[in-house]
Amino acid sequence: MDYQFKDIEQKWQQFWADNQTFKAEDKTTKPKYYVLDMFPYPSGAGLHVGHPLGYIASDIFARYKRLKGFNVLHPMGYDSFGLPAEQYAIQTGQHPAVTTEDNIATYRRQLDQIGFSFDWSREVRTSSPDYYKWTQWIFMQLFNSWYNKAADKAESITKLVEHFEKNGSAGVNAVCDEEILSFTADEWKAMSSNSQQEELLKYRLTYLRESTVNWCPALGTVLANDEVKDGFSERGGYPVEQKKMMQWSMRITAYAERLLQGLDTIDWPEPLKEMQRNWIGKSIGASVRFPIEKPAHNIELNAHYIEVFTTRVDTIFGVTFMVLAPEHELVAELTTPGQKANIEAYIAQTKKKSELDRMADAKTVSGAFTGSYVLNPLNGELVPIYIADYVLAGYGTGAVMGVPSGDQRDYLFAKHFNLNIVPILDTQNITTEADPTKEGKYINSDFINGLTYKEATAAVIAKLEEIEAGKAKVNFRMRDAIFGRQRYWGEPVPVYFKEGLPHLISESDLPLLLPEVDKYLPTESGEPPLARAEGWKHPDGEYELSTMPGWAGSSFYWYRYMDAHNDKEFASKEAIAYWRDVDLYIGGSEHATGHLLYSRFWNKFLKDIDLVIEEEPFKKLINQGMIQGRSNFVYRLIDEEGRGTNTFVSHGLIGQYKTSPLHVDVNMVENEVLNINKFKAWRDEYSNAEFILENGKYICGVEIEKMSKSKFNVVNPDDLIARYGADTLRMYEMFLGPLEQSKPWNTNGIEGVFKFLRKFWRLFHNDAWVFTVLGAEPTKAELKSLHKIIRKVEEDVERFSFNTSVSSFMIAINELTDLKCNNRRVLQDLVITLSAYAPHICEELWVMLGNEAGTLSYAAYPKFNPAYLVEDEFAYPISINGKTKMNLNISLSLEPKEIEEFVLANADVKKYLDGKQPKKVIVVKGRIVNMVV
RNA sequence: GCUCAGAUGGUGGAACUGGUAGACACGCAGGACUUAAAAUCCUGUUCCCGUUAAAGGAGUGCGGGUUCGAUUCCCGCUCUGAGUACCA
Repeated sequence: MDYQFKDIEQKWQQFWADNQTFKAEDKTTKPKYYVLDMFPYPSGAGLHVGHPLGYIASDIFARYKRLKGFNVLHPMGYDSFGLPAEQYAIQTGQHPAVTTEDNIATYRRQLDQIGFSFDWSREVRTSSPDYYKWTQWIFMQLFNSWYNKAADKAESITKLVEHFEKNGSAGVNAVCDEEILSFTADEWKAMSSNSQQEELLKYRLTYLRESTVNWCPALGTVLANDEVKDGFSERGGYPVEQKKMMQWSMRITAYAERLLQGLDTIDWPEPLKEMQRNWIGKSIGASVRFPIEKPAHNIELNAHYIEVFTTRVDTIFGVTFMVLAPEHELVAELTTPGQKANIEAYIAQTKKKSELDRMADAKTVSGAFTGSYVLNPLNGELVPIYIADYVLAGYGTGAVMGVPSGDQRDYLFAKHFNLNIVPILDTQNITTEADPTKEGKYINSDFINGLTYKEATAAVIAKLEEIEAGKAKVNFRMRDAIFGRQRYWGEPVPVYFKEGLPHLISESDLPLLLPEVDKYLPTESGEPPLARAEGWKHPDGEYELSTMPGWAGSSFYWYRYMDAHNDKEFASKEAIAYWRDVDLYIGGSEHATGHLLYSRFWNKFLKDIDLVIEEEPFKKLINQGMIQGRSNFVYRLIDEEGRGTNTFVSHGLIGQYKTSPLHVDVNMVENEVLNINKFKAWRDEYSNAEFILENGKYICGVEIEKMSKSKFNVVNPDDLIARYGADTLRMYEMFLGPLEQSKPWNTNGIEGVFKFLRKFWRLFHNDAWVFTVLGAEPTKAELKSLHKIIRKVEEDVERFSFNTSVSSFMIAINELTDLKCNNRRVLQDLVITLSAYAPHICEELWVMLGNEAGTLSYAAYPKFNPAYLVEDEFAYPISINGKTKMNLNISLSLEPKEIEEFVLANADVKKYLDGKQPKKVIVVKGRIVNMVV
């Protein structure tokens, strides 16, 4: 029979499901291999051809590893909490759980069609209570932990309490809030229980912190940064303001150094590691205290100094002003009566701007003088204090020292406010802009005059430490992560409040179920949707009303797959001891500073409290490239009055007419040729369209854009599978190019892959489509083709070069077709080799070859034998001055000297040399002969 | 601005450690089979000059360098894509 991909694929997909072919074993002597895909958010739009790219690659890898004798864990699930389902619920009233369920069903159907070897018995959904029970449980562990810097790990909060009871706060070296109390053991014991809890909250790894959020009063809701455009809500266009709120936060900064160091131990793409490094943003510098000059308004101040962080402490003698963030806590105190109006106006103006606007508007200089001064701690000079919104409250200390000679931003600021600009290096040229150079010797700089950068930095820090005005300091850009959203469709936080203090619910009450609400909107008073839940109340207090952010559920899910149905633990000790970590993780780079960072953080925490074994969760990571859309256009002719007509001009001719481009559905275009009948049928208005053709065809224009419905460039895998089958789709997606490269989707070449699979099928059949395979001894040529591909696939898969394997398969099949190969031994090995890429057709042929159904997935990958590839001759390229002129067959047993003689004796070579003797002859054995004349 | 990745025929791409540039496939052109189409098969296809063929020349974004030899290594630039930013 001809290649009936539809029947074959359905049959085997059913077989795999019925027989649980890909169920991973938890107890086996085989070595383990864990291949993980980033689980998808099940969106309403379903899958387009870009989504499965990474899944196909990981599936090929997983299947390959099974053939190589590994016990492979290759699971799939859904990151099913998220905003779109909630948005949809707000609009339609449909419960997000229902929407999510529907979407998952669509995803599952689409995934099944592609023939993935997932172990579905381990499926997880982050929105299912038996899953988020463990998300909540891990939150509780974080709440019950603090970071001990001395041990450089997280420890139980009870250990901290023990320390307080014995020694008070002395000797505690923790990552914690800034305003912690100092107390003795007796003072601690004398504290009320509530005061103790209040103090402990400053140490916990998840804690409450006042954070600013984008608050939209009209919508009564908090918005994400990308939902705000120019200070107005994207939805509705209402004004948005910055509002302070108590929010749950995660003390990820405790792990900053370990997150940075860990990057050197994992096999991830360098650009991705670089992104995380930048995000963590370690900078080494110094903190310096500038004493406040007695203020002009003569009020007794609480603060006596302003602390700044700088990476260029060597420039301290160039300081001519100081700038505070408008939100800095000392601003009010420092403002003199004369400057009060100015400062308040400036603060009001800043408040209106979102953080994004403040960053975007980098060009204009703005600020206001407080009227107060600090003293330079090293030379006692008076330094005026300004506020300006280019200084961010959230970074460093929220205050910077202004060195206009060395920093361009400070330079502009100084020019604008007419402040001094003092050069500090003899090489500095500061006539038109700042010069941040570190070369040269210091000038105007007191005791560091004449020193170099390195010497000066060390000298200044030593002096500052001596006079207790500063010290060397490491600063991180990364901030603690906010862990709360004022939304409905997320994990409830397992916390209730009593007398204003948070308490964990009892572990036996987990999961804390997401309650039902009448509407998915905030309440009239601006409380989150959970406030609408009737009767949702803890016996001892009020539940937390915010839910966890999107990244909560995805920060440990790879452990849940190890033991997905365990209701005692998130995964058993044994399961974790066996599977340990993810060997290969495939997904998009868009998660670089979100999911991938938070996951590493939680993993390190779980290791600290001895729940997991590995410091890093994902040993190797591959980013698949984005599949872009490829839009097609028709060109509508514009008449003299500038109105659109119903005539369309082919792309090659648009230079001769006045036209306007129009997106056209890519599914009616093949190889840029428009299917005119489909176009006419597309919409009524085009039913009597006319066309100006070239060579009898209408050629469409092409542009690369994001894949989206509105651009009519979405290609659905279902359509392609219906037309060519899953095996063709799988191979074609790989054939498209290197996995890690972003590329536009283009269906044009898919025929070639389809033809290839048919040709492969034909190898096993005679002209009448009767299965015909002979058991004879394979020929040398057949074995050579076979072993070439065995080696090639092995090499390619190990380095994730799937596109080149597909080419090589084509070459192998072309060769074997030419050899009229129908040898059982050769073809059977070929089936195993190809099965990772095109599993359905291979399963079918495997059974036809007389093997037991379903055993192919666990067959042994053929052993490569180099003996079959040994050549005794090689067609040496003979080149003169690096240009190849001809090829000569020469025995590979000849040594370079003999080759040279043989080549020089050749009549054709003599002709090229034209009687001259080459100056030099380079012979590389098995590669090339080059003559220099 | 900074960081990273990339640029090869009409198209997607190959060339793994410096050694025959353009594998494989699409498209296109021509042909066979066919009443016709589909399917299949064959031939050609980097460009220029020339043309029955041959022979020549140029050629991997641009300019330079190292080398017997560079798509590959080095220096400078242009463009494209991604990430990121008043980070002190």
